[in-house]
Amino acid sequence: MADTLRIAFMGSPDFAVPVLAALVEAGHEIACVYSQPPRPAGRGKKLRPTPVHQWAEARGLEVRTPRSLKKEPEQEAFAALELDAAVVVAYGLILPQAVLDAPAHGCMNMHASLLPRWRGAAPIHRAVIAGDAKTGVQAMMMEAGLDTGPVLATEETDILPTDTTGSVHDRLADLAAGLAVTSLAGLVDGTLVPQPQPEEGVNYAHKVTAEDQRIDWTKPAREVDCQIRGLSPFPSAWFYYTPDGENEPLRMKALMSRLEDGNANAPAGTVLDHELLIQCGDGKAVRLLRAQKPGSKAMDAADLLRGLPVPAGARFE
RNA sequence: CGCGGGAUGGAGCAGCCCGGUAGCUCGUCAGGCUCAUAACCUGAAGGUCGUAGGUUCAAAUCCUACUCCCGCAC
Repeated sequence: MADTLRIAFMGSPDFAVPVLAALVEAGHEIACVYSQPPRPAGRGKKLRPTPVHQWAEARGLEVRTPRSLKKEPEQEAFAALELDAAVVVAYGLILPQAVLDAPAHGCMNMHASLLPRWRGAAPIHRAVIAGDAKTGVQAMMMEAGLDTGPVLATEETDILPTDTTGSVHDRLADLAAGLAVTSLAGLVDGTLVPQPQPEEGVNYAHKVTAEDQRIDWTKPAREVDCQIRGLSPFPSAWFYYTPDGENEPLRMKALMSRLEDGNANAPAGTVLDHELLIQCGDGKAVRLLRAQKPGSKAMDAADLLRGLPVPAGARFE
């Protein structure tokens, strides 16, 4: 096995936890864990530590949650750790040059896309929403630019029509965990040499916003299908449905869908049958397989329809 | 104290406003019909109506507290 290294881990969301766990499992000395500060979240506006924070704390690791690393005291505290390397996974803070330079072997980042495609904040969402046929996870060396550093190693995975951001996320998190351990070892012993990213194909995975979530049924079915799966299970695509005899529209979340043939004569948004087949803008249709109504949990179409009939001819907005 | 919705047999819901010991769609089991079926017919099992109190002759239904779940916001 590789030598034990003294490292810092920097990460925040669920995606980063398996990587941290794998590094611990590999026997490395985790000198310190950096994570985003606890933020008001959930229903009660309570402060909630990040998943990485909780995981690390539960295992007695030192956790630091600075708001920023731009100030000297934070940078000095980081340098004082005298690290062999730092592993960064979806941390969410910009690392200043002083931080990047501090560990002996630099800062290695695990990124959930095939760079230079989908640099930035939401690579998995964007890959699924865009309908990419494949994506992956990469170990790369961090530099000042946003996800611009040279790549050490890559693991790819196909994005299937049955995939959601959630399923791809879980798969990539798994791959990232293994890849982080081997890449770190390769980096330190020199068997892996960082290769510059291709200059072609650069684009950016902008954060998902509220405007990305509302479904526009006049768009091509393929786009709607990818939007639904790309935003599932979080933050979810949605639309309005007003059942017969009701005044208030229901804000329905769409969590899983499948592309199917439609009826070119029906207006976009029309429900074509009794099983949630919805006409889209290009003559094709999307069948909702899983959805959620207000106040309820997400349900498979059959369960949902038992309590909320959606007759053929209904309109979704 | 951020705003709001919900908790009813295995699943999804109705009933609650106008208290009187529970109903629908589906699933399960048994039988029947059929060339056959996820179709149809008959029957059966299965619920202390989230928890704890209170009001009442009587509470799923009214009142109070609590727990958990969901949406918005973040």
